[in-house]
Amino acid sequence: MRKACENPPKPTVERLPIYRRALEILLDEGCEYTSSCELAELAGVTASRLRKDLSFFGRFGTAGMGYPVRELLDAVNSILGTDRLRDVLLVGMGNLGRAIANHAPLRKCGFRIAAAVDVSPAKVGRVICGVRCYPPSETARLVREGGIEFALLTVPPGAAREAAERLAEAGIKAILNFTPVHLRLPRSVVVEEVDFGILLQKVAFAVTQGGGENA
Amino acid sequence: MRKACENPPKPTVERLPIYRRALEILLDEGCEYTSSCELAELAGVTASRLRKDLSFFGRFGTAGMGYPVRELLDAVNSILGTDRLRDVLLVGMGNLGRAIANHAPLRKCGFRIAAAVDVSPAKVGRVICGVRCYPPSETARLVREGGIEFALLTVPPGAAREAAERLAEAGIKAILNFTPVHLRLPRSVVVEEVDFGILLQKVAFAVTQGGGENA
DNA sequence: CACTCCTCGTTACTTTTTTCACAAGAATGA
DNA sequence: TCATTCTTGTGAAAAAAGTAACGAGGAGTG
Ligand SMILES: NC(=O)c1ccc[n+]([C@@H]2O[C@H](COP(=O)([O-])OP(=O)(O)OC[C@H]3O[C@@H](n4cnc5c(N)ncnc54)[C@H](O)[C@@H]3O)[C@@H](O)[C@H]2O)c1
Ligand SMILES: NC(=O)c1ccc[n+]([C@@H]2O[C@H](COP(=O)([O-])OP(=O)(O)OC[C@H]3O[C@@H](n4cnc5c(N)ncnc54)[C@H](O)[C@@H]3O)[C@@H](O)[C@H]2O)c1
Repeated sequence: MRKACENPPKPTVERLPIYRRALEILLDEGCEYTSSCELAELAGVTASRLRKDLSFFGRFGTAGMGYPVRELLDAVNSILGTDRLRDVLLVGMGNLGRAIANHAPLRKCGFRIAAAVDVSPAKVGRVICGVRCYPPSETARLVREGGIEFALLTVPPGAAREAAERLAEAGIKAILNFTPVHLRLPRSVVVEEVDFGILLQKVAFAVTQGGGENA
Repeated sequence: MRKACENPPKPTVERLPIYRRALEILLDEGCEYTSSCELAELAGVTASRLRKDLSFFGRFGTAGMGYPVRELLDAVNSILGTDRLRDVLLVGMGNLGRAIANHAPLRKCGFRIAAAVDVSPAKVGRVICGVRCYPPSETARLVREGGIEFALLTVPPGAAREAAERLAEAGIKAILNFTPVHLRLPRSVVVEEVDFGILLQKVAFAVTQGGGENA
């Protein structure tokens, strides 16, 4: 049922996790079938956009009936690569790092904090928030032996570049960068920036200029 | 020097905070003038895109010379509305809320956690991470008397909708929503979703499918 | 002052993304 | 069986965004 996957637009891919969340809500409610209208409403997009998004990856519905929730969810998981639990390396067990380590629902998204790395001797060797801390020198070994592909970077800004380069050398595939530092890494490493300050500025513009347009 | 501001594309607005960050780096280094090339390099975009983005808001450079760093930074701040410190209400002083309250650099972005709201009797009335906690019933008063326009929503998912509605009623202008719950609020409230799980899924796709295309 | 060099701002063009509308397909009920 | 009623998937048109190229206009130089 999966297409050869020509080249899905980037925005389409970014919406898949949102559809996934909506599908899980429907599944929890016991719905077996849903329509593009209902699902789109839940996801906050138009029905036609939803249908087109899905159509990039295959044909999942039956005309007149809609989409089988369970099957569609499985398909989306398969597309996103969240059909199995992925191990994640937490780099920097500080305030933000601990909050994330404590954050159970991440597992529902298909991810598990497998280990943490920190420079602080007070943390190395201990298990904090259920996650064992290792020294940065162990990074490469952890990544290799654990088959870890994803990292969350939550170190102080000054240590960000160095830590990121260590991750890249260790062979990590993707980094969620919470530091306000623009990382310059080889193209082979996917970097996603998460900067609360930037997001606040974005809404600040919407509030002051836009008057009331939604994001 | 500011244009009548026709209608800047959404992506343009989203890049302004990135330019802002780059300009601050240049300012720290003591640069008085910069070029579109240099600034674009720092921001990770093309020079032509940077020039076009700025052109939506006015003319800030002089041909042959480049842009005066200080002036351009002031202009960007003025556009974003970050030319003065904005007060922010923290809703939910849990793990994530405390990490954010501790996060000093937010102030450099133009925001200050002015107060917090939490249901827990153990927290109400206390000052946690330098922020005073109030009961949710005080929300409207805090917003009104403090002139607060922005809120960070970091309550458990089950409490998200109720808390968000309370904020909307209190007259908050924008909400940064850290909960994995899709809020349905009046258009007058700007909502920006911040969901680590969704971001991880996005990079998961890039890693598994894209093979190595950058975000 | 004339000449050259450099960099911005803008326009024309290309690519990407969204929207719209409709034909084809499947279930339901008479 | 056949018509009716949904709802999908898709192709074409429209809108949005990104790219590249160029002309205008200062700054520096001799
Ligand atoms: N706290 C927030 O809410 C928040 C919000 C947005 C961004 N950030 C960013 O996230 C990062 C972390 O914030 P925080 O509040 O958790 O800081 P923090 O100081 O509490 O934690 C940083 C941790 O990283 C460790 N560390 C330092 N150098 C390291 C290295 N080279 N390798 C591994 N570990 C190292 C430290 O020992 C410490 O445990 C900062 O860059 C901050 O700007 C934080
Ligand atoms: N911890 C993370 O890293 C992380 C990451 C992504 C998203 N989130 C989301 O952020 C939210 C908070 O996460 P957390 O780990 O800080 O949870 P938490 O349980 O540690 O904190 C929640 C806080 O909200 C308070 N609260 C509950 N109901 C409230 C109400 N109606 N009004 C005001 N305050 C109320 C609680 O007393 C508690 O202090 C959750 O929705 C979670 O899914 C957390």
